[in-house]
Amino acid sequence: MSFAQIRYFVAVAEEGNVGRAAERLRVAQPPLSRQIRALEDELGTALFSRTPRGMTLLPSGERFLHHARAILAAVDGAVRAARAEPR
Amino acid sequence: MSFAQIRYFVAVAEEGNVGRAAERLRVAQPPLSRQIRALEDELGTALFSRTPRGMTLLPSGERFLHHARAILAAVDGAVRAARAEPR
DNA sequence: CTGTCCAATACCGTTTCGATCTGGCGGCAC
DNA sequence: GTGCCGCCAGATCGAAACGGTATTGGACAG
Repeated sequence: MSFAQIRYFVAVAEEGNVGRAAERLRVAQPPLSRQIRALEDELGTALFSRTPRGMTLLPSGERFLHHARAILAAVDGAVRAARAEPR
Repeated sequence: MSFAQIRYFVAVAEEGNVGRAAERLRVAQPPLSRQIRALEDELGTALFSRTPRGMTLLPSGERFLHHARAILAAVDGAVRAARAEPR
């Protein structure tokens, strides 16, 4: 699992659509599809339900999304903490 | 920044020594050194002070360590959440 | 049946990563 | 001060991961 996968996952979850998420992330659609699938494989659980109109979160995806946002925020906090001037 | 870098950083911080951390992580020492340096470069701040007896945390490293552990815990929580049976 | 809008697969070039080997630097014994 | 040992850092190489383009396959609208 990588940070990129988490960022990708959040984008797809928010857009409900791989193509739009790819555009937003400035990456092509196939890599994004692959990373999402790799993430699901690693977790051993599907996170999205694929429909002909896009992708919608499954319950497991909903739960994961909440934590995913927390991780991204934690990373941001860590970077800030390291760079912050010690007072 | 990658999860591996964070895990590497925590191990080095805890061991105070790249060689021992490498052994614990089952990785060779040079890759570990490089990842730590890459992390510092990306953050734009040194995290360790290099001494002939090992590496000791700088204040920025101490602050980062705290957050790094939180990130690892958050990731663990995310994995569990995704895999957990919905009740 | 045809066009459209999705995600998924195939294939390729590039980048990144880790392992091995080697160098350099500071302490310590004597 | 010379030799030795522990430790980090650099160079080089082969392997794995990543992203991009081109293409396929499935569902729905008209």
